Amino acid sequence: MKETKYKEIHNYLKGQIQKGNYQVGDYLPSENELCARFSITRTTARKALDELTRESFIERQHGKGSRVKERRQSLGLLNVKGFSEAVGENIKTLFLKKPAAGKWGSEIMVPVNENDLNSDCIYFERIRFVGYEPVMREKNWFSGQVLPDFLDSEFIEGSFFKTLSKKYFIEITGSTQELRAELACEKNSQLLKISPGSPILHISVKFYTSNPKLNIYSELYCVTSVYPVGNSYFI
Amino acid sequence: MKETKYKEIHNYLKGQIQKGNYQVGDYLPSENELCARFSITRTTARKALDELTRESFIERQHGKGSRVKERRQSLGLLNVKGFSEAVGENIKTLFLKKPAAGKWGSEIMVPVNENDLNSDCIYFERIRFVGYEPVMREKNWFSGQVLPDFLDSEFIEGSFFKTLSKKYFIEITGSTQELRAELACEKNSQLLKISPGSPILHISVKFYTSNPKLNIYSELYCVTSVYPVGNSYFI
DNA sequence: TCATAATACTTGTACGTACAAGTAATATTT
DNA sequence: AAATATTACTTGTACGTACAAGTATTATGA
Repeated sequence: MKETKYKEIHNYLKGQIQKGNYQVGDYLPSENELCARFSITRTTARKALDELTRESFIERQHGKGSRVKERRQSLGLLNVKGFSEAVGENIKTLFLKKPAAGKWGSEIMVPVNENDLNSDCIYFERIRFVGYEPVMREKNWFSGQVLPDFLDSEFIEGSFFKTLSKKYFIEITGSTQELRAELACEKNSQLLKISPGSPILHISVKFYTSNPKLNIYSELYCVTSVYPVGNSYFI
Repeated sequence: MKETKYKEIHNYLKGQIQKGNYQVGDYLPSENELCARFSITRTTARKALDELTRESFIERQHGKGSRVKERRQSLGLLNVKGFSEAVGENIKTLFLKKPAAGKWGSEIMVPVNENDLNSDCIYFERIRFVGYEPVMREKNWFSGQVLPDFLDSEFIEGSFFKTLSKKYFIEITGSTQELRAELACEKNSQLLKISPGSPILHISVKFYTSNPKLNIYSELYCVTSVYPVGNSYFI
């Protein structure tokens, strides 16, 4: 069970960023500094930093250093940081159901892991507003087995993903999605203030995380007439 | 205008793959072979191969070698290889308009580059079927200035992106997308054999390519009731 | 004072070496 | 004949060195 040196450095630095010891915009120690501090060569230091770059925790600047980045690479459709950065600034959130023990919903469209189904489920539901316009209803399910004390406190900066990262050091590592255009049901048309029968974008997401025991299932219902759902991708 | 060595090797190998001199499943020359053939060190050879890995042209296998991969990483929503691999096998395509000189459509929802607007436009339009069910109408626009002889021959293996790669050595490097749920217009309901007023998923895509002068604009109208649009992403 | 040069940092590329570890065919032993 | 050991490859990790090139501050000279 021996870990390689570059992974050790990589994990150390990642942890420091997650704990907030290095904030967005800060520069990590230089390669030479890492060499001295951890008794490694530049090859090893660079490999650790290159890995952080690949995961887009940092960006490297020739002649300057490695700077901590805002980590919002697109995971398919949505940002890992959640809804806020995807649309804009004037975002408000209303909890319809605060996080609490619940049941795995039958409306989950993607296959749910056996393991998840056999463990306790935490559920919460929100509506997102741009200004005073509701634009998305969001239902979320996940297994509570790996998140002790989750129900005891509020979200960090109002963000579920930030809470995962800063409190539990869990990162989103992937997702699968299904997209459907549907007609709004009675409930959704009420909540989203649109006429029944309006078209609605239904997104079913399964998020994978750095903890193999934690997957997050979300069903999103989006009003796209004014704010289309957007996404970018670059190699 | 000096190129680095690892980029030289990287481009050479990429070209060989694109030309088909190395097919999917083939193994590239080993690191030591590259060292001998190009008079470089393993550091440099590895860097070139690592770059190809990052672009997912190859996958490396400890103790075996570097194998050419099927390149179908998701670019946001759709595969770079196009629609075929996204849904399944039983795909048919019907051209409503074969590629020909056309005008930049007013229905393009993403911003079109100034440069593109000022050059000749090639347009083509297709309908995709799963079995005998139409599932997507696809409108495509791009500047013809960088694709000589494009109108003279058919698509390679019926795929636009494969034609770009194999004939012109141009790869997709990114995309931006906008998604909307809409009600099918008269025309779309006819073409897609759904009743007028059915919900439809409207995807507006701008593809960026390895040639800065070539961007591809697509407007996709998808029937998602049976075949939802899917996508996966992993770090 | 202000433009220029020197400097001390940073990361980027490339060299070379050594050994660990995975793979697969061949040779050896039981 | 079958299990085992050897071997010759492969990629992975890590060491060390050298110089190029970008950045920013400090020192110098007109």
